[in-house]
Amino acid sequence: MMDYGTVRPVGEDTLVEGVRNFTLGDILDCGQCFRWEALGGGSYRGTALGKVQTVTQQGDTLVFHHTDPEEFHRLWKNYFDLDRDYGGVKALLESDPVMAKAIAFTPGMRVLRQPPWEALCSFIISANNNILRIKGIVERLCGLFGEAIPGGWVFPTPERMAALTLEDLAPVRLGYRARYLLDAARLVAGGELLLEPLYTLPLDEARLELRRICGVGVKVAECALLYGFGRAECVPVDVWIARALETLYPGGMPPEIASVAGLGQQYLFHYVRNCESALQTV
DNA sequence: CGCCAGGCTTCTA
DNA sequence: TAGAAGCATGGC
Repeated sequence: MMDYGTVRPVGEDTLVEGVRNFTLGDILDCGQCFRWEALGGGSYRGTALGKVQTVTQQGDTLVFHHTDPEEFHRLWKNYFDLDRDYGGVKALLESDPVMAKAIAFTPGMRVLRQPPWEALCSFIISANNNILRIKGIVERLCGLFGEAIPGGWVFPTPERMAALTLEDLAPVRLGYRARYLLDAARLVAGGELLLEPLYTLPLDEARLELRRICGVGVKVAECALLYGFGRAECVPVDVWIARALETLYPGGMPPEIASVAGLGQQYLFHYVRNCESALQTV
């Protein structure tokens, strides 16, 4: 079971029809990724996986512009987690009444499968920062140090970043987070911290590995694992989720939903940030 | 101007 | 081990 149907080329584009549990705007504007912008009319342009990509949602159809079906299957299917059956995920989460409300508010939310290194860095940058400024920092980082591609720049590699100094990074305006990024880059580029095993390592070991980086605490490690390594059990607790846990889950989240609690967290995050009454009504 | 932002490290008791 | 201070930057 997957969340898309027919994939077919139309002119230079690829149409993905029969898409379910998918609202492009909610997915790209919910604080999980920082390199997409709305173009209007249901279209978004972003840089990911080595490409500058434009996507448009028209009802249950996605249009991947200037993309052939092979590339959709190779890159974007996985990025948008379209092989996951969110109907099943939501059915499990909805056994909990709080989740049922959050899901009703954004039924098309999904958690992207982003490249690990970029996700890790993005959430190191996110510490005590706001989403608008995170986006600006990431764009400057890519523009200054990422490899140029048609229409933009990719996220810089660990090797490139490991070769930088704090002075080099000054124009990025990272603040005190600059040295955190350099620490991460040097550990990863030097082979002291291996990212690949974090896809499958027992969670507690994966968390400890990431926290070897200066600048990676409990929350950032959880973000990296959820957004960068597809670890759906991981629940990043920022100030919003902390508030939600306090008022909506005084006894903690139900253990029955633990296997997809991180996905539930994404519905909840969007819900409490965008629905006025979310934290007031029970 | 003060407050806050998808927190973290470091210092102190 | 727990709690508070300090931290760069920029929008409101």
